[in-house]
Amino acid sequence: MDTREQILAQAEHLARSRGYDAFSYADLAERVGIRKASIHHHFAKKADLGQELMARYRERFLEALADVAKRKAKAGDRLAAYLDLYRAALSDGQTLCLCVAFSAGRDSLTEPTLVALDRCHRESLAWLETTLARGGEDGSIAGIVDPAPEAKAALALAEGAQLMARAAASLEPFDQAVSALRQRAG
Amino acid sequence: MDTREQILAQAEHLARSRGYDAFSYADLAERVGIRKASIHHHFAKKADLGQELMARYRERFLEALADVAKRKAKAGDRLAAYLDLYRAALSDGQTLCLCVAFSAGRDSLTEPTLVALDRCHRESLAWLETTLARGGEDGSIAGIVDPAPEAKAALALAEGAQLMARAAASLEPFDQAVSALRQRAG
DNA sequence: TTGCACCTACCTACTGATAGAGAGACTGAT
DNA sequence: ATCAGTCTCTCTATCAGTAGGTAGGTGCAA
Repeated sequence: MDTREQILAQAEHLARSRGYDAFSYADLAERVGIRKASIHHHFAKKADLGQELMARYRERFLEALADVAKRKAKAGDRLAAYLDLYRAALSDGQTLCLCVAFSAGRDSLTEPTLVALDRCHRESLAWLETTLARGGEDGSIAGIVDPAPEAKAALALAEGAQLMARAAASLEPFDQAVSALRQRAG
Repeated sequence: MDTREQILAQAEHLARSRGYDAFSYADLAERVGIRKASIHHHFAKKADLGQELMARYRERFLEALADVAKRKAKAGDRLAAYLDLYRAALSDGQTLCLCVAFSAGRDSLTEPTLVALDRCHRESLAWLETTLARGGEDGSIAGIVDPAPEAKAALALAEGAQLMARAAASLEPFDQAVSALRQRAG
């Protein structure tokens, strides 16, 4: 992994565990094992780093969703896998997904970063809506009436469950919060 | 309102709009109209301020829940009022509830603050669980099977919906995300 | 020999925090 | 009534540390 990738990886970890405002180029430099000024060589401003962080997170997330759709045929299984993505992002209650971390600190972000965050949310919602609609049709997800608001509810549930788990520094609150939705997926 | 109250009020607004890490004693001093050192007279360390912020937020929140129970007899109406509390805390997408803001930045908080945050979560869950159980019994809330995990789901939904609304700086995502739960309350 | 990656050294602005003093209001003793 | 003592609140001035960011140079590979 080259330096740039190392910087991004460490920055993502710091942003997801501490928040965007609570990590510095000094923290980052120490973890990567280079000097502060060298971080600036790759990302002139912290805003540039934040923007790229969000952009590549979004890409990876979309790939993960596409992968779920490829691996799982039934909509119910896809929904369960979606929840597992958010569960895995928690790292046992130590990190949030970047969308959650960035949403909370949105005042510190620049416009392009906010746009990428918004796109990520919209795309996640679109995937969910399709999945829920299909699950309602084929019966693999129980109780789907109107997929659009239910997709929003499912995303809010996943993000909120992450937040509760992060507050408690434990996976348990997440599992309990999403259990009812999981059961609807069989 | 005396100075101490003004400090707390402004600090709460800053913490809920920007996050705990993203406001300084200088910001606070400017808004209250006194000097930085005067803030330190009332709250020696920022951690003391954070702790009191959480403690009084928790008290006010519990009072609001008690008030809902007093004003509304039906469990379904109580659940609707609960969601309205989270909706109002959003201030049109400009602020989060303090629990959400502090959960996201928990690494910067001291132990007493985290304890108060945890208590707030537990008490909110207990209230919800009682309400959902009653709503299941009297039929004023539809589809209640097991109140405990459903209370956790409802809290996660409310907090996650706030986060989505904050990310979009708009109330709309909140209303859409909680609409299904609202409908279950009649 | 140009360009990339990284360095040392440094800058300004700001962070939370402290020391010490002055103003005003309350206290009890005279 | 008045005075000294004390308490509270706020101030100025300052601290060491850190924030993000910049200037300019070194070494190396194409």
